[in-house]
Amino acid sequence: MDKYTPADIEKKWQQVWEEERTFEAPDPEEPAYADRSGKSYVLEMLPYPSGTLHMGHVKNYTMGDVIARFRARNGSITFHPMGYDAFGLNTENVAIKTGIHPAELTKINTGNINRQLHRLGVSIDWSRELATCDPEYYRWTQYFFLKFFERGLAYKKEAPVNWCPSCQTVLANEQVVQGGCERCSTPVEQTSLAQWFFKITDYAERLLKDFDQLQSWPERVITMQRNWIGRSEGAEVIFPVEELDLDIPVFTTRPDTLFGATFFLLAPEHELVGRITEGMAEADAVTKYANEARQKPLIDRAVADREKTGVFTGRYAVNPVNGEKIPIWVSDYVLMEYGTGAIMAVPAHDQRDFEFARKYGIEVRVVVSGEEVGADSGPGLESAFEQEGNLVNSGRFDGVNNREAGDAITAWLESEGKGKTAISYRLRDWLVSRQRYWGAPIPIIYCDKCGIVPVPEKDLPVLLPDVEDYAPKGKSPIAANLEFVNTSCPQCGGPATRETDTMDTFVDSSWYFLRYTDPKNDREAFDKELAGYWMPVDQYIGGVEHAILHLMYARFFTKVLYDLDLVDFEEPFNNLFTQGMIYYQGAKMSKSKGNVVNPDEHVDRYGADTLRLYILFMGPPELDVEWQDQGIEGTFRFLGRVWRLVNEIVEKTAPSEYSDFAKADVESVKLVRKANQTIAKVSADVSERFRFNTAISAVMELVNDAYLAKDGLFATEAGNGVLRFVAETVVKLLDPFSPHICAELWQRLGNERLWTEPWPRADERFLEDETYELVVQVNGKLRERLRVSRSAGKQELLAAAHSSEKIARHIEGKELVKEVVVPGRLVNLVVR
RNA sequence: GCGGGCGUGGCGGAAUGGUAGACGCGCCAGCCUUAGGAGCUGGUAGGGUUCUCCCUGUGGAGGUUCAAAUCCUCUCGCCCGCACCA
Repeated sequence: MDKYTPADIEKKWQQVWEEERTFEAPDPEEPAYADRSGKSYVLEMLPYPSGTLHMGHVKNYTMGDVIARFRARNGSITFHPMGYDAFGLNTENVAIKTGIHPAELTKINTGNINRQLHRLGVSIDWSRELATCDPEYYRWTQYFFLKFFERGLAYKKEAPVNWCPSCQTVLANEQVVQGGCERCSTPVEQTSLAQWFFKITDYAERLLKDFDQLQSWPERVITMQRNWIGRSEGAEVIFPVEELDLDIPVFTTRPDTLFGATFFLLAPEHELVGRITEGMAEADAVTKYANEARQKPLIDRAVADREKTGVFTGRYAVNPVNGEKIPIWVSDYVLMEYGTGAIMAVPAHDQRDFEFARKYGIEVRVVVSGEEVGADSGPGLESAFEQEGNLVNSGRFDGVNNREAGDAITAWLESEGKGKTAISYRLRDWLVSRQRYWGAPIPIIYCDKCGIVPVPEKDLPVLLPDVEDYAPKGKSPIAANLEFVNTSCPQCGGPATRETDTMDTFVDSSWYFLRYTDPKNDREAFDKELAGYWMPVDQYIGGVEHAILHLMYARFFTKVLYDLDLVDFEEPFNNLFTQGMIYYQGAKMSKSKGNVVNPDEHVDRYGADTLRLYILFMGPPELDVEWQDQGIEGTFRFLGRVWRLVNEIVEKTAPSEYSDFAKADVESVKLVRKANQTIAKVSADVSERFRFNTAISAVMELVNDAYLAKDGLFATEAGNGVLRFVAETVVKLLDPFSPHICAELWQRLGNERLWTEPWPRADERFLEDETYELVVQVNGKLRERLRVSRSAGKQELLAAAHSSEKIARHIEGKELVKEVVVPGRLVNLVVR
């Protein structure tokens, strides 16, 4: 018997797959295309090509591959494409450091990843490979930008934005993590700039509502998105400013507490701050405070337990419910980006307002009473009372439960024209412009006469020009390329300049899954029918770190395309699986910590089949797990065991027609039963639960049993047939996990192409033994195990239990209170 | 602070109301041997033991149930997300 040499075997079969184009999905002309009911779109999040793949990628793509191969073997027309999220800052930063052009770097890196994925034997349809930095791709990214612009969903506005001083670019809200840049953790600064936004807030309601359409998404991802969108119901209430012809609306979720408003707050950035303080003695102090607040880094400002500060404007607002004058202050705990940038402050019932009022000696007036909190307890209150109760100090609403009072007060305000019900979202519009080089240029032209003019569709793509120096400088490096910048206006023909910002790379990855369905199309982004055939994605797999960013943007994009009648579905990903991370030596793998486990080294040493198998055997795929160097050895040993077992069977038995296992000897039937049970277990674990680790352990059990039984079975004709059957079963079941060794062993067993073989089905007759081990308990404690017939009824089981000597010992001299019988499992005798 | 998740042998984990610790790693023992970084077989939660059983055991404390790792309440620890969102 030859030794198991993964390197040779894996190369051999990868070549076969490539030559035979085994994994290419059918085109419409092909007969296989017709059966749409069986299509399955399996997709893993596309890699960002920075260097080479790491273990997390290996896990991701192996999982996807197992699902894709499993579904293909189960009759699905499987669609399993791959591409590269190839624009982006990482590449650009490396380019700046090394002097190699980003395009060149991208080519090297995507080449590496392509090679690695081939080496891992992932069943990808390579004919659909794409890179988002390819002009034939980003041309359509730009096209969508124009479509968004036409609909008013892409707009430019001067706004406070997050600026990363290290990356020298603005960031979307979603890319600010704990006050720092998502990429480099540098504290983000607040600045005001004219930037391009996508109006994702218009879709807030649909993004929430359409969670219903999803088949299977992790609950926590939905929760994270729901929290991010942050829908709040409440009221918008108009507060007139005394002595000025000025109304300022506020948003509140607590209209029930309106009578308790004792002051009024504006965000420092609020546009009316200037007008309100104009000519007032307090003007200078307010301006100074507002300027300081504006310049504070986000990370300093967004800390909840910071002491509240503020400054009085000298003006008063009029509370519309009782005509009371309340002082207007400016404070930086009021955020311009949320609600209206102004709030009514109710210190008795809001902890933040409470702290502010106590610090500045403002009245605290109770309007919701509860235990120990009465109408007059405001001055003595130690913290805000935020629970339920009945209204007090609230005019004609006194005595009403505060939950009902909110609606009543809002209705009353509405009838008076002083307010209305309102819904507010935490979600902000998506800032998509970036002042960096390596991205898709925003297809916009500025003309002195015509203003903002979109580039005509026929002029797409707007090619990213070459520049000498793409180091960040606060504006896009392509602004230095005058040949690019200077152009003529498509409308009037006069001199004009191009937009020089590029698009956030999350725009690129918001529609790539559609391009796969029609990757070569040069007339449109994709054919609607082709997209409708393959989409939505049946199983999407990726890291949970994209729970909000990519997954929300892609959902938004799909909804806009639906409204543009470019697709006929509203959700791109029916089922989502988020995988856990792989740790090593107790920490996340990272280059800086020097604890990176390199996939290539392990493929060199053990082969792709072993690496794939181990990575799935480590634990449930959704959990974080720790890489163990010795663990992979065990998996390699197991494949070696499979190799020797199957080869020995090939050598010692002939392919036989023997199939009447029911008539075989006892040992043979036992193994046949085990094999069928394994088929059932693996099928269920892979298809229903994605529990690859338990599926693999089931095959290990079968192999262990086969080792124990084989020497006996080689001696009989029935045994020979059984061993052949077991060998074929093991190879078939292991195929999605370790496809190369299985393809090879399948061939050695005298067959041809394993991947066209249907997935095995368990034979019902062999799933259950005729006898089983009955557990007998006394008072819930295990006391005896008895071999009983599967057909035994409750009475027989009880009789068997009672006839046991051990049981007799335990119930002797005691009163039998209850007998619980669960056929197929146990008997529990309760005694006193 | 709010929301979510997780706590099981020396380790990764299995068991989702019914035999706790499948499978694998590690360790121990035996066999085999053209002596290997091999292979095969057995053992391996803790304690006691007449070697067959007994007791204890799934972070901790209570509860529901004939029966709880699993369901409920409280509590401790760790991890993740959000964090002045009115």
